Amino acid sequence: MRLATWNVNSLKMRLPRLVPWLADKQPDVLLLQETKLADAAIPTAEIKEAGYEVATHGDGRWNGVAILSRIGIEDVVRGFAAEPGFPDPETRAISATCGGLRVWSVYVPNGREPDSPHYAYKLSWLAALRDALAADLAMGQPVVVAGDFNVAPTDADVWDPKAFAGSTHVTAPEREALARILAAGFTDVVPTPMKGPHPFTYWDYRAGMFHQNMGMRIDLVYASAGVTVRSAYIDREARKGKGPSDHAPVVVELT
DNA sequence: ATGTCGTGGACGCCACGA
Repeated sequence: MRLATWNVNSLKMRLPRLVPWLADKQPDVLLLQETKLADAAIPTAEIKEAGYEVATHGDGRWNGVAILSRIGIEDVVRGFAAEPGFPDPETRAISATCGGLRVWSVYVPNGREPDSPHYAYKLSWLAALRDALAADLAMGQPVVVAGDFNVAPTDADVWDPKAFAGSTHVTAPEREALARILAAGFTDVVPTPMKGPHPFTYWDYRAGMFHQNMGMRIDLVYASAGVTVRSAYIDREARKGKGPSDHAPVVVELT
């Protein structure tokens, strides 16, 4: 199975790039984040024409996640048990079974600043996600959870650790929240960067950050035991050219 | 790094989020 995850920063704006990307890369399952579309506005015709079924969880302006699959989508769950909100739950998680694999597409809250209530929300959301994933694992099925975690797991996952002093995405509590998810029964699938030494998946639009490779690895793929990972890479070509997302897709070959 | 995007509401700009 070929599985990919991609924060597209508006599915509406990215559709002209997504459709040829699907034809080129041929993923069996694609996990999307930041679709920024209500479910009723999802371009299902174009997605179906490309050969995929789609399950979505979106509310329109912000957030929004989706699963595209050409190997079936069963048992779709939008959100998860005891999912924290701000104050109400947002559209940040969707899971389904595709080809016998339980897959989750997640868009973790940004957190904004460490002293922000959004940061506390981020930590509580990650803690609740851990519990929901543990419940899925307890059912004995292989699970892959992937998406925009908005946390760089190590200092090697940001272009300059010094530049992130006092910022979110690199704090110890955020990294501990990731560690607790891993401890529930997952392995961090670190993808191969196709250029340079750093497996960055995100580069800010501003200040020529992409061209200077000043990026971050915040789009993560966590695979449970029972999932054999053969290879994984970052499609940085998708970050180039006119009208890209600020995130690159991560593509993983499984079992 | 703070140099750009995308969104929606009221508009050819602004406020917000990232």
